[in-house]
Amino acid sequence: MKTEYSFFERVYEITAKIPYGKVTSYGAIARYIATAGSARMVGWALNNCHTREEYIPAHRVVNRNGLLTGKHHFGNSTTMQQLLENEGAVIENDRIINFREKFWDPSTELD
DNA sequence: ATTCTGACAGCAA
DNA sequence: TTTGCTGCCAGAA
Repeated sequence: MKTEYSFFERVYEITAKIPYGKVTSYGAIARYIATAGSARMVGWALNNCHTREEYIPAHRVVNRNGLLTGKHHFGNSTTMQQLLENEGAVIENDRIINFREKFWDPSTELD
């Protein structure tokens, strides 16, 4: 079956559903949309997230290591970290220490 | 149609 | 624990 909505739309939809103070990984999102393995595409989608009219909390999406890989895409490299810390995340060396604690799996939580 | 790229994930050392 | 290499899918040129 063909995807009614673009791959990007799915990513935006899920990303927008991430609860405050929670974070998830690209793979988790990719897995939820039944396209596990295309985690890289998730990043590509978020790259175009700024084209969306709605606000996308992309700062809550990090890689499975909890590393803020996309911080550079927020204009300033510190923006993403600031936002996450503002939500209670403990970041050290661009890496979320309590990532496991803040992790939010859409396929499990959202279902 | 073919080729390149990407904000990754998984596994090995 | 970190670092490095490989495989992956979907979209853009």
